[in-house]
Amino acid sequence: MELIYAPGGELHHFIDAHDPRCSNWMRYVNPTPDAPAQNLVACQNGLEIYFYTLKPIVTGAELLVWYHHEFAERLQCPLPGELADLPTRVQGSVRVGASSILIDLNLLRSLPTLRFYDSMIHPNRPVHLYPAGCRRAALGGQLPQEVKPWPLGLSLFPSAPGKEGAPEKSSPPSQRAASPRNQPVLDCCPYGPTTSLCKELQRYFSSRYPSCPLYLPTGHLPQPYLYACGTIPAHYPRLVLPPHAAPFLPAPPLSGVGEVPPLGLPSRDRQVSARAREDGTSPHPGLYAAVLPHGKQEAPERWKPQDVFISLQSGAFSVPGLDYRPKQYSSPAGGTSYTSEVQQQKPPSLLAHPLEAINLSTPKFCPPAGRLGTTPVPYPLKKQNGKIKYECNICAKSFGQLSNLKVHLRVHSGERPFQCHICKKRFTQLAHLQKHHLVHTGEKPHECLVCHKRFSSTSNLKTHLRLHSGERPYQCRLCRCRFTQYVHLKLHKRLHDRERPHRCPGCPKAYIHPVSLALHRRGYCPLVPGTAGPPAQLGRVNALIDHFDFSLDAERLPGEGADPARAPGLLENLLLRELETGRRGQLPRDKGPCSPGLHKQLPLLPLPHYSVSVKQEDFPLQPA
DNA sequence: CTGGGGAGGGGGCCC
DNA sequence: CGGGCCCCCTCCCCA
Repeated sequence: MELIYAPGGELHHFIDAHDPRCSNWMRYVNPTPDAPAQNLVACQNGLEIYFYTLKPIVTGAELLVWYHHEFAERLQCPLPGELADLPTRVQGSVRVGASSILIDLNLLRSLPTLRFYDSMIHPNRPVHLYPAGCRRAALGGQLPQEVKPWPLGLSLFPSAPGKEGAPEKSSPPSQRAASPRNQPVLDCCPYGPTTSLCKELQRYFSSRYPSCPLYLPTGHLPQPYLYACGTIPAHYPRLVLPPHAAPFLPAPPLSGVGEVPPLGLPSRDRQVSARAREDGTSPHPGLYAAVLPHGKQEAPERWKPQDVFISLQSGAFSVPGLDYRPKQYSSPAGGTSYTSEVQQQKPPSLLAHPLEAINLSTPKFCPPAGRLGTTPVPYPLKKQNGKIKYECNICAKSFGQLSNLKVHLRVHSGERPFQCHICKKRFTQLAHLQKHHLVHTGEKPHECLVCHKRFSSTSNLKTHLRLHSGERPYQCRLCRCRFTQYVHLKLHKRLHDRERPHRCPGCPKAYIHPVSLALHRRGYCPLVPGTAGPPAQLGRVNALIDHFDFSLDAERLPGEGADPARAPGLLENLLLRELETGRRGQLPRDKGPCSPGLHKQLPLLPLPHYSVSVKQEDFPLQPA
């Protein structure tokens, strides 16, 4: 199980690869303390877990992952030096499951329980230490809300207390390796560093692991990575990726006056890369070059990729569309260089439940809006008319090009990689930012050739041109009024709010369109005996039908000849579409009958696997 | 209430 | 395949 932490250090979600029904190849990765056998190293970058190969992996080889002490603490795995035989048993607050052990911190309040704890450690079986009172959830499935990673804050780093945050003054790795203080250190302790428990723990670990054998881990990771020790926030693994790898890292205090961090390069990581350049060595040749898709200029020629780079970015468990690589581009106006800052946090509504495991399987349809915790493979393929289509597993939309799908996935992930440096607004597409930039410059590149009025966008110019052409493509069915913009028709139709000729015989509901009544009568009239679903759900569906009754979709349907038999499919499409709209956060702005926030509670009905066309057709203008 | 403009967002197509 | 460009749709604001 991999625990993924948000930039703030909170547990963001976890990835449970133990269930073969819903996991990918990650379930074949096993931790091992056996250094020679290790062939992978895991590291968290952004919200992703990456595995780097440490040696060529032949067919049939077992994937054995090495982890750093700090990383072991982060993942709440046993520290590599602490592994011993483990009997499977349950006693007191120690609960032993098939794949992990949970130990209440209360057990650590005395040395006898520490020895008891030792007796239960076993290779390949992570140990989770939880604060007192958190033990209940544990192996049952969901982790307790208040769980913190390694709450004791044990660190077996030989870094001296007080060096944190002062990387420039820390010793070079060679000196560190020879440091006489190569002893376990308790950096902090929730019970206080001077408490007897803390001292006991320190004594215990000093005696139990006197040589701290895996501090410099057998050369698996090159020493430059250890430069960052003490510079990385406590919540972040001290196994550090090269520059740009962790863009959310908070910048440390600048070491010199006037120092300006380079665009797109987290200054903290820059320290690491700077050091690497100074001594002419790469932090890790394979690591460095392999993760430099946007930063090739940072890598000297000799840092060629050597290791296999297994990225889970596009893998089964990654949040689709999230891309933590920094990007740079130039503004169209003035040549200003922008930094495309990377989305650090998804909107709360889109966040997976912090304690909800990401599903590694590839469901065809994921209930949206608040249920995005299970994230599917983003790129399933299917063929339509002989052409390959890339289908979004969240909303089932298909795209002819993968790049289009990737952009589309930002809708679901909430990623907005392009930020305006003036007002800090973020956008999903560069073109949107470029268009937005005109707001600040006042530039209006599009001119009406009739009245020479200028507009910032072609769309608005096109709308404007209707004034000259007399085109009024949006017509009200009830009064035949015509409008140049759909929004005006929509507003106008509210005037007819009381003119709902199609009344439900079973309840007071009435609709403008017969098809809306048909939808309502298909099992959503609360006064009809046998209507399925709880009242709250019926209310939400009926509110959606109200919304539909006012929508252009309803308007497009043939007037009195609407076939009620189409009602179920219409409703399903309607629900799906509303969910999509709600996910984009547009519904709350809608003052229509669909109440704000409604979409957040919607995924109550089984939704079909539809391919939804969002693009609006031209409104079929009825002859006057 | 209507009409017009401004702005944001999604997606298709092409290079 | 990614990025740029363009179009369309939608909503908000205001006169």
